[in-house]
Amino acid sequence: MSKALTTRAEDYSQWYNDLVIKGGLADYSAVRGCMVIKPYGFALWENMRDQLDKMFKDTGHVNAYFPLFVPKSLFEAEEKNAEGFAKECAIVTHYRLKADPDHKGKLMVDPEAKLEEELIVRPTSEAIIWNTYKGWIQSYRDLPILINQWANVVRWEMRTRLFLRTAEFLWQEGHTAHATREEAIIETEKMLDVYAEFVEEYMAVPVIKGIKTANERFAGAEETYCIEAMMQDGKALQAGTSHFLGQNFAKAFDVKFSDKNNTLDYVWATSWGVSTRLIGALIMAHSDDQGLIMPPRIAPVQVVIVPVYKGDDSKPVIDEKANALAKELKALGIRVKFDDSDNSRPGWKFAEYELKGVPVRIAMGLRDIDNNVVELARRDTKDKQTVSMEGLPAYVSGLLEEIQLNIYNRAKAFQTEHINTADTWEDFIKVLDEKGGFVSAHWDGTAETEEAIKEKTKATIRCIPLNNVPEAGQCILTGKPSTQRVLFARAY
RNA sequence: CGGGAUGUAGCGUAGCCCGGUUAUCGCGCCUGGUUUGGGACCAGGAGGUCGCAAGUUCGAAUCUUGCCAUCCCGACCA
Repeated sequence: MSKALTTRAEDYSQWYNDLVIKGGLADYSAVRGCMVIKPYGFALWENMRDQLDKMFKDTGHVNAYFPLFVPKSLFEAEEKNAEGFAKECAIVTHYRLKADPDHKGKLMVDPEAKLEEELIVRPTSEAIIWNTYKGWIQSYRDLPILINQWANVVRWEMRTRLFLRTAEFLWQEGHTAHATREEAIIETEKMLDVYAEFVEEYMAVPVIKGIKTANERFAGAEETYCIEAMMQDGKALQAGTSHFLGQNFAKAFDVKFSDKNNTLDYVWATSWGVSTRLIGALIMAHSDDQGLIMPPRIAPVQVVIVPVYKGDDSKPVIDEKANALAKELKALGIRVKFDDSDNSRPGWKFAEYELKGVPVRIAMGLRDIDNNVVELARRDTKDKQTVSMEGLPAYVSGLLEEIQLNIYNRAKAFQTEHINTADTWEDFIKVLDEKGGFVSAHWDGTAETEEAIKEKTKATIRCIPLNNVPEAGQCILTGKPSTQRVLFARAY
């Protein structure tokens, strides 16, 4: 059967690809570096998006939409930001095709239709947004502006991987404007908390909140906050970022406001985003060699009912019971699918829904109906149990929560196991190579040392944890004094 | 962008080194039947620009050149 999965031990990368493709989340496309998100994968994204959107609205944000294209002159206005993205920009230079006189039936770019000014396909929207905000902000009364947009962006990556790094991806980007530095910093931290809450509570992936070093900071930001997650192969993955932009963009786009004393000052800014990359994090944090494992709270299908029948006459009996059960589950807000298709047999369906990571499977046959029970299997532990149909919906509802908690705890235990300290260079290498994961170690605070460590070990500083306790020590590489530990890891 | 690998039906593949009738097999698909508690079985059937383009040759899936795409490893990145 072509559905056979590569195991994690065999080839971790291939295992990941197999899950994405065979689990029906996405497909390769005819466009280099771009993927098709299939209905099952998009349903997952929709659930994530809807929850995040609710959390954004609950914290006072509103949605808007800005153009895909950014005129080059606007794009380059904030120099650091422009420089940071310059190497991965797609550029529109023409606006028309015409029939190619030398090749019948083919088209060519019409050289007459060159744009006066090139358009950059947004790799992020700060430029077009701050150019717009300039027209919206005159007074402190116009502040704050708390806008989010759901959009696609393009970053022309050299090497792409399904969900983790594609040339085009979906994300949300929040762009806020504030009257004071303090307020902007509070916003930056608030949104980091929103991300952490979402990823931990809904995706069941534990994260470390921290700030980035200068090397890893978003180009154009004063401070970049991040949440870092741990994958099963011990590599770190940045799951979300929130930037305190200071007055950099306000200065670049000349966005000033009058305060209560009628003094003019530049506006303070933040931006924050998470992307479809989170789906990659979800897959690599939870799944196993049998397939995906979806956290119930965002699973496209939470419960699947598989009928097991003998002969045509038993089918209507089972259908009736199953439909009734599905209705009861739906009434509790549970996303349930009754797979009554006659195309495949129960065993095939069992394997298929395991591959797709459906948290709970209910098998129902005549034997069960006679005894007023069902067979209930949970994806996270593979446990099977026979449960009475009496009070089943409430039981299932509780079980979904239990599964959610269990996979979080499992991931949390893994994360804890994979945060180790190192106090000498030898130790550092050893932990990195043998255990993987985060290595908590002292660092002298210089970009040169960070760079040198990266070159020697491939490990980068993922973050300086927000909850760090000050501790005097010596840099792992240079031996120079250090005031706190930072987290190193090899990362995606 | 460098290194490696791959490209033959929806998927996985044989054939390629050593050119030669109608391109192999399995899964899947279609039709009919028997089945259904962990990826069912029988019978019949459909499905192919052999990644694309040039070239060599009487003849190319097979040899040559160029191009394209994907994966893996690196450099770069959410």
